Amino acid sequence: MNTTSNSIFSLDASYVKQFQEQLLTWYGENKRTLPWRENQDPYRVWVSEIMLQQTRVDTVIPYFKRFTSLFPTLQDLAYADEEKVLKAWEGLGYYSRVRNLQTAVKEVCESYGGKVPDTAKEIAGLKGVGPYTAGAILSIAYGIPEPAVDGNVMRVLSRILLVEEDISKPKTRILFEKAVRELISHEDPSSFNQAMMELGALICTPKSPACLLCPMRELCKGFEQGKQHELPVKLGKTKVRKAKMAAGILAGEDGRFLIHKRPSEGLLANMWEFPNTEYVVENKNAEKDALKGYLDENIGVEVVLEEKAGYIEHVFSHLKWEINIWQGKMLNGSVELPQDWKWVTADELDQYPFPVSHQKIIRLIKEAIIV
DNA sequence: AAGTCGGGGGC
DNA sequence: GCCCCAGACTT
Repeated sequence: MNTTSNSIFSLDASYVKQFQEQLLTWYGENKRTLPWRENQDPYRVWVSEIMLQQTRVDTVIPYFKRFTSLFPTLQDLAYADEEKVLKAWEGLGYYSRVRNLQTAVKEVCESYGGKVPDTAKEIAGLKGVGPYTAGAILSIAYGIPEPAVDGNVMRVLSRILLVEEDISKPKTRILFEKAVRELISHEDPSSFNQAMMELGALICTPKSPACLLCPMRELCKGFEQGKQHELPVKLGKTKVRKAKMAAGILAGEDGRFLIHKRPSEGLLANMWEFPNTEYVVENKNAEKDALKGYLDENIGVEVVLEEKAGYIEHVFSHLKWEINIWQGKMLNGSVELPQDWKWVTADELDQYPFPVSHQKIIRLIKEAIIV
């Protein structure tokens, strides 16, 4: 114990030195080859960190390659059409991430001459860049010793340092940032932060940590006390609300389909969808009446819903959609559509960004269940 | 501090 | 089914 230190973790210099050596040696020998590790281009590092928020590495890899191929530089993304940007993000989820990213790279073009800023204050002020992402970019792209505390780091450090605070509480992240400031290598902050996450992904995994393969085993207080399986402590469950939805595959006289662009805020902002509405079960016609009423209110047309074309379930983090899909026709086929409504052919559907829930409806159409 | 915001993979 | 994932934003 270093009683003279004001360290809340009582980490003496010898422990810190061993920690860094064990971790960085292991990382040097075991790090994965990943597309965003090809160079230190701050823009590419930034894109990767946004994509990786709440998203697995294996999921991100193909998206990262395609996205950086479509938008190779920060300027390319800044001046791109938002619809094409959303299309490149289609299926990845949390779509506000990429809308915020585009807002932020525009800000970098206008206020920072197109160069990603390298100070904590400036970079943390960018849209969509929180404490984790700021630290990740500063350390990985610029070699600045800032903590980058994500879920991996909290899991790894909760075990190694035996921290039993609830990691679902925002203030607990601050605690781990203090720990990282004591532990981080000032010679190679980039490798240190990436190594912590790599260890969490490959060895110190959530359910069955591979402690016998772990380079940090002799330094791990959790392993020492046999508590690695009880950590990290994470409380607070989220309940999922169920919503009954009615959606329409509505064909005009020319065989085109009616689609709608969602509003610019909230769930699936600016994504396209088939006309749909939530309904409450009041009687046997409730859902058809709700969908008809929705279309009448929004585009002022009457529709005939002919037959049920399918049922889709789709689960979000906090919401579950139970969607009945109806096939129907417009009674007056040539009305003037409001903004954000369009008639498109089956082939043209591919040009618009749809959430996965509505891609399932496209699949119904293309499998010719609907003809 | 608690809700909102996607989607997929592993068990 | 449940949990987790290189989290941030809003209220």
